[in-house]
Formats: sequence, structure tokens, C-alpha cells
Amino acid sequence: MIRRHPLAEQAAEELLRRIGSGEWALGQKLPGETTLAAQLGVGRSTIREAVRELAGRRVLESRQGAGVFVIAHQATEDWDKVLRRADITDVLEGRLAIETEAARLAASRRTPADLKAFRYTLADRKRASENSPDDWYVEADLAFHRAVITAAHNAVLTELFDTFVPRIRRAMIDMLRMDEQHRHRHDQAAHVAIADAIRDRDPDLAAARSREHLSAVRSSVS
Amino acid sequence: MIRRHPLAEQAAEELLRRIGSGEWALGQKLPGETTLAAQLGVGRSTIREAVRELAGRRVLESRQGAGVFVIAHQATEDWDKVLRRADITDVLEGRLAIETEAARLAASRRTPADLKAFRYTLADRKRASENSPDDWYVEADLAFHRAVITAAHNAVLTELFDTFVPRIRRAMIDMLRMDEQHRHRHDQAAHVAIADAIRDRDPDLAAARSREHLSAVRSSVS
DNA sequence: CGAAACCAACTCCTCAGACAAGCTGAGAAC
DNA sequence: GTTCTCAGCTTGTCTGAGGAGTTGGTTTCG
Repeated sequence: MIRRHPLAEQAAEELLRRIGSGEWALGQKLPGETTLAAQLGVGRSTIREAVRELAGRRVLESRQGAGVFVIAHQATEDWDKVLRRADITDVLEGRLAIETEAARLAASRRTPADLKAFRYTLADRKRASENSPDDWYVEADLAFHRAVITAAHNAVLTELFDTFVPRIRRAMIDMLRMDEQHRHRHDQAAHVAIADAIRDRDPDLAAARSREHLSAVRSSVS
Repeated sequence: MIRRHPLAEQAAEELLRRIGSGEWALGQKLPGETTLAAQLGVGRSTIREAVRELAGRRVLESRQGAGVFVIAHQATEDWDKVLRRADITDVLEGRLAIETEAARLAASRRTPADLKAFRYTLADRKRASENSPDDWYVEADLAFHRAVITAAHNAVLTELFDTFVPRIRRAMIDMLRMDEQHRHRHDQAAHVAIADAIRDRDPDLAAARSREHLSAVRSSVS
């Protein structure tokens, strides 16, 4: 499917390129609409739409009467896109960083409600690993891991994990599809071990077991 | 400082609100520009700019001849905003997770060029810690930490760190301003120790020293 | 001389109208 | 039944006009 880009979109790309190349410093004013329009050989409204698009991406900011100003040197990377493009091993290493630290914190902060969530999600995971479609198994697995993150009681780590989930989910499903043996379904014990370490308030052990499990996952795809 | 919002921006907000409320389903077409313009009581070009802005935020997509379509129910969570709102301790714990893992990976993957970057950034940091304005010192400190991340050779971790940087930078400057003693300037040794462990290819030591240093930073703000 | 008031030139903001370019679905032609 | 054609819709682009806000220099006044 081809896609012809409208002029306004092309203009936005061109401006973004110039901004990224440092043609205008942070906080500096861009040339006026009429000047830019003449430079790029397009109409004024086209330039305005391009500027609006970059304003939506938080790169430019226009103030009536004053001008258009650079407020960021590049578009804030769309994390979904970054993760889609990134090597799955890089993604899994990021996940490992987040989750081992979360396991460590969870061991100190877990509440009775967190432990209850562990029990439920582990039971679900066990059932799903026996006779369910791949999708269900993947969801059950992710649900347990999210329970661990939740137990860390850290909003940033939770949000980070949620950002990673879509990418991880897809990778897991692909992996299961390739691997007829479903070998990854047999690591229920590893998950129980992580939960136990958190329950026993042993940060180092929780982190170590989490690291071990996720290292194995990473190794299995590379 | 008050800010009057242009009509186009208000229109974008209104559309975003309606989209979020489920008025139009995912993938569905919005009413035509002329219809929307009449509905909101603004000109057509104003509506076009509002649509452009939401297109920049990846909420809408317009196809010439066909219409404007919803491609997401809400703006993709802006990480800058999430971090701004989050507790600084939560942010620092996230940073700790990323950086200790990066230090561990760096110990295995560092190249001669990485080591060179360590030397330069450490020297800069030393100079800046002695007789420079706070801003410079903060930049020098962050530059060293970024060199560590870079040495891990993992695109996701690097991008994560860069996302955190603005928030951390502000917190550091605030902290230095409050703390007349500049006590955090005296930990040059800790930074050298991290670099040494990476140079000596000792993953566990690198991770441990990184964790120790960042734990101290976290403790100092809570 | 110094500070406040003024003002002209610049900027972005909004509208309206015109035409081009592209898509869609209904009906005609085969 | 399938393909072709086309009218009527959509968004894309340009232009000209006037409104509104900012900025920096000039004038005026104490």
C-alpha cells in the first residue's frame, strides 16, 4: 500500500529535520510563516498546518504576535514505535532491568493483597499452561509478572512495564508459535520461587531468581 | 503567566474529549471538515489545524478524498508528563533499575571507545565539581552516567535513560540549590569506582557499585 | 537624565472562497 | 457477474483580507 504524503506533512518532516540538525537553537524563533512558505515553496496555510503538527508533537510552540519557537530538538520518541523497532533482545534486557529491581522492592513492600494476587495469578498460570491456547497462557504469564511489578508500589516502574507489555506479548506469541514443544510452559516452578522469595521478604533472593528466569527467556530467543 | 488558547487548540481539545468519550469508534470516520466547522462554530481552516495537531499526536489520520479517521482513543501517554507528575523517589528507583543493569552489561560489552568516554567525562566532572555553576556540574555528572549507559550498547536502555534525563536534571539542580554544602560534589570517587569495575570487566561489581551510588542519591532526597 | 506612554511594524490567528486531487458507491455497459 | 464510468462527496492547497497580540524604538513628560 503506497501512501502519498501531503505537502503539509512533508513540510513538517523538513522542518523537523532542520530543527534536529541544529539550524535553530532551543527556544529560538523560526522565520515567519511567509518567509518559510517562500523558502519551501508552499502556501502559508500549508506551513501553518506543518507547524501545528509539530506543535502537537511538542517540538514547536507558537505564540501569537511573537513567533514560532523551538521547544525540543526532536519529537519525543513514541515509545510504542521505539519498542517495535528495537531488537527483541534489547527489549528483554530492558524488561529484565525493570523487573529484577521491582522484585527487589516488592520483597520489602509487598502487602497481604499483593500476596493474594500472586496466589491467584500463579494458579491461573498453572491452569493455562496445561490446556489453553497460546494467547491465554501468555496473558496469564504476563498477569503474574504484572502482579510482581504492582507489589513494588512504584508508579514509574509500573508504567514502564505496561509500556513494554504489548511488545513482549507479541514476541511471546511468536515464540510459542515457532516452538512446538512449548518448552517455556514448564517453568511454573521458577515463577513460584520468585513469589516465595518476595513473600519471605528476601530482596536479594527475589532479584536473583527474577534475573535468572528472565535471563533464560532472553537466551531462548537469541 | 496566563495563556490564552487559540481557537484551533481549543477545537483540538474538544475533539480529543469527544474521541475519548467514545463518540467515534476506533477506525471510524469523523464528520467532514465543513460539518465539524459548523458544529463548533469555527472556520474550516481552524478545524483543519485542530485535526493536524491531533494527527501529530497520532490520534487522528486524514486521507484525502476519504475522510478523517480515529486511530487511537487517546493521546499516547506522554512519558515526560508521567515523569513530571511522578514522585521523584519513584523516578530515581526507575533510574536505578536501568542504570545498574546497564552497568552490568557495560562490563561485558564496553569497547575501547567507551573507556575513552569514561576518562573524558570523569575529568570533566572533576573540573566541574570544583569551581563551576550548578548547571555545569549537573551536565557533567549526567554526561558520565550517559557514557555508562552507552557502553551497555542497548538501544532501549539508552532511550529510557534519555527519557529520564530532563526530570532528573531538574531534580538535581533543585537539590543543589537547597543544599548549600554541595555535599554531592564529593562523590567523584564513587564514579571512578564504577568506571573501573566496567573497565575490569566485572559485571557484578559494576552493578553493585552503581546500585550503591544511586541508592545514596535516592536516600538523600527522601 | 530617567521613566512612562505611545505607536508602528511585525508576528500569528481566523475566516472565506476558489479550485485541485483523490476516494466511493451507484449505475451503465459488457 | 464483472468491469467501467462518473457524479458527488471528501480532504489538500492557495490566496487575500482583516483581527489580535507582541516587540522595540520613539516621543513625551517629570
